[in-house]
Amino acid sequence: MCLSASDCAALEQISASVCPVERNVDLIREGEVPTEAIVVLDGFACRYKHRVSGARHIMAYLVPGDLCDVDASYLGRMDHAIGTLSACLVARIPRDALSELMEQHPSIARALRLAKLTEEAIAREWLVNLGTRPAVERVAHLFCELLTRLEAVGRAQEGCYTLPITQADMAEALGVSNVHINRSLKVLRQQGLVELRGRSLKLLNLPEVRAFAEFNPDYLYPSRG
Amino acid sequence: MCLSASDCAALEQISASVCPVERNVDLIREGEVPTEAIVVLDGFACRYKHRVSGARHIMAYLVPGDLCDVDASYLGRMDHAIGTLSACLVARIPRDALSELMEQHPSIARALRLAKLTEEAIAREWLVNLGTRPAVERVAHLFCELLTRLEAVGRAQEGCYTLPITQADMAEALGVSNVHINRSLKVLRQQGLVELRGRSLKLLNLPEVRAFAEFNPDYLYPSRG
DNA sequence: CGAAAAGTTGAACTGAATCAATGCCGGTGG
DNA sequence: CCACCGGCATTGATTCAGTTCAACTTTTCG
Repeated sequence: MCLSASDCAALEQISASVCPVERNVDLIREGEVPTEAIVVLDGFACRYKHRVSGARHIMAYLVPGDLCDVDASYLGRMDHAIGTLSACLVARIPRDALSELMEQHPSIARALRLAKLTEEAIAREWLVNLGTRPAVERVAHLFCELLTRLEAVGRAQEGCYTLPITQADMAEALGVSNVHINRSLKVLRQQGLVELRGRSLKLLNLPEVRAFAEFNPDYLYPSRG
Repeated sequence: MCLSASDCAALEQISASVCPVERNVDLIREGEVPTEAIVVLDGFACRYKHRVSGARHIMAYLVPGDLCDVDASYLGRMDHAIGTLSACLVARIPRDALSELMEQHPSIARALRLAKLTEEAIAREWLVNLGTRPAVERVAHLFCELLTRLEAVGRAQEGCYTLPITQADMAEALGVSNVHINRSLKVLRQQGLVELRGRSLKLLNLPEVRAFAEFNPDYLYPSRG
């Protein structure tokens, strides 16, 4: 995340293989040794793990502009998988090409390091979300975060964006049952905080939603002093 | 984490200021701009955030050998605080000295990058823990993780180690009430899985405890192919 | 058009929170 | 040396948020 439009363009240019991927397809499986970095250009993907029971937990959403596994060079086997949640447009960048790109474009190198810090900040915020907030607030917080992240890549305006995932996908990220996600959404609608029909989401009163979720976007901008 | 004894020695040598710190003292506050990296040499510290309600959530434990905020150079304000959970021995390393060290000791530079990847892997595992496991299993999983991490720095043998934190501190990391932590510990004791008296913890039957918590230590070794 | 997937709702159940009391030290000062 | 105090651990009783199961509706898509 946090790549400017021009950076994205440079990335798109270099990555030979830009390909569409169906929904619910693994981009990297658990246990594999990644040889390429992956950029999500369109659609939503996620990092996830399976419990032995078969239950899946989503540890991160990857939205357009997100690049993952820049550190592939240091990585051994993946301790988790990456898979699509919707139809996606995905670019794969061989490690060599990526290293070269980072040398030639210091701004990209810096952006990637910042993106990594942002991803860590998001993970920490998700821990707080799971650890301390009731379900309704968790959902609201997620919606606020995604709004900010999608705005940064021009995919949201005026509180509106496309959320191309199912309620079950949200449930697996927020640690509640899909049934309860459904009920939480109902509450958010009834409180007049959000409008969600099909895949299009609108936050009706951003300050109010943010206050409700106790959302502060600062963690999404680690570079700001 | 993941620093060898010799690396630690090199680090201790370079860091001019090694100082003891009391329990419940902030090493870095939220909103500050860090100018030094911090190494925990003894005791437990943590990364945490406060909700406006005053509730604290712990997002990571820092145990002996853990170094944090290596990326201080890219960081603006901290989005969270770091504080001690027990009396600690702490070293502070100015950024300049750290950069120099990393240039002179490539093995340390590599170790630090790996340590960072490990910290991310731990955060992901904690997300799974909070998102999918009931309280008793969360506690067991945490105990397994700490055992592995402490063994790596010679602070645990045969399933035994010192856990210098309160039940409330565990509660704040695991997203359950302190009362329920207490009851979960009781269950673990009754099942003959752990022995916990005062601050000394023993995992009685490691394979069994690991199976119970569905703990797989692989995520703590990102370097292993 | 029909089937499958996703969303919605109700009812019963349960893990965990909360509140409140009590017990257990370890330290400190008279 | 003992009494007291404060922080931590333990336990019971009650309440509640969230799960589970199951039915049913709506949407999506071949």
